Amino acid sequence: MSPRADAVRNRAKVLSAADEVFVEHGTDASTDQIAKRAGVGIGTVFRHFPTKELLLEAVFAERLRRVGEQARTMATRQAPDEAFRELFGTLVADSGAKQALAEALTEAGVDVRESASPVEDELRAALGELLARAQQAGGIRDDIGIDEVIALLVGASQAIGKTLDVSMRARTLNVFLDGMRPH
Amino acid sequence: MSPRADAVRNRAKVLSAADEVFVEHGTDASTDQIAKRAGVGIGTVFRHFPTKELLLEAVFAERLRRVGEQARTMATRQAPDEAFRELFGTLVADSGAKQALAEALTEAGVDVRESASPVEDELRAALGELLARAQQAGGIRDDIGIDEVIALLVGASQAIGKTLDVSMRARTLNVFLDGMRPH
DNA sequence: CTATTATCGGAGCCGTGACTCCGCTTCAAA
DNA sequence: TTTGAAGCGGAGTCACGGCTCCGATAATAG
Repeated sequence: MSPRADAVRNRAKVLSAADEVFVEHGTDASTDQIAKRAGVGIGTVFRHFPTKELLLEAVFAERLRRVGEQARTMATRQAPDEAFRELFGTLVADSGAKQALAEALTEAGVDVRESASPVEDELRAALGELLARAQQAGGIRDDIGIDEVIALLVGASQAIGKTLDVSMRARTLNVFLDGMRPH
Repeated sequence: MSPRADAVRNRAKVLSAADEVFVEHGTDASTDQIAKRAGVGIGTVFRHFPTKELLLEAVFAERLRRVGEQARTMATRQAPDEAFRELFGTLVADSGAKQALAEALTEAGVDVRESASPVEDELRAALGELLARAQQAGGIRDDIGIDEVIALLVGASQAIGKTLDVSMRARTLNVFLDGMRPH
């Protein structure tokens, strides 16, 4: 017996509402707000995600999934070096202002421990492949690995997140991109 | 009529206790904890810092003051380029694990608005001078300014903050230092 | 169409944490 | 030393947020 249709719909509504609210008000936003935004009762939120932490995890997982997907897509469409740099820039630009992805990525970076979730594994795999190819093509220095790249993504998002001036963003981003070049 | 001696002493105890507790448990730590750590009653904490936010600001200001001081000291003792790079590395290393300075610096960076506090002005001045000299000596690229440097400090602290492996830290830091080189 | 049962909504419980209040203590001016 | 008042401590107040509970609702099997 498959789950009821409305349950599936509500779960999705809650998930995307949570993402939005967390972006706008930080992860301290109340569950009430999320329920309101999703147009459901609090009870519903807690049935699908029994704990606020589980809800957070779900939101993060979804964000990471999208990044992994984006990495895969870009890899197929551009030269390795290009792809890597553009992905880096895009991620930072997108999540910079929002500062939302940074938190999710931090989790992924920290989870070098035992049990990384499947989504994290997939993300690391996709990013790792992109990185390896860029390195083979000579576009990225050899002494950094995925862990360093994730750390740098977090750092760049944080560095650029609060700045409004576009040209300043570009200059700061360039420091990262140049720093990752060989030699 | 100067303030009572015990009042001055307690204020200092609270301030340093708050710094410690915020480092250990994040800025969400309860005021109770801080009072306990300082060995005073809650009432005392609130007399000296009527609001939690004011206490936070005071802690941040103190941190920034120390960084400014450090910048001044290093400037007098080393070649411009050396001084700048070493300061950058030191700040990141110190506050990296703690992730504490990053928050304070974020404030300083964000406060490009109207009223920056005197401490922030002083910090920006000290850092700015160091940067300008390093640039004149040809050690740092010319297209970045103090704002970029502060953003990069925040980013680097964040990037390195959670990593335990020392050599990984070094590799990540190198990306920042190389990225700031001319050309 | 109806019975069954998963799902929904949201009032309310409970713990936590910022902040207040006031009787007691301690400093320092005279 | 005395004494006025500045400072102290911490029990208590209030608001807020996570989470529970259960009567109402509505989706599906038959």
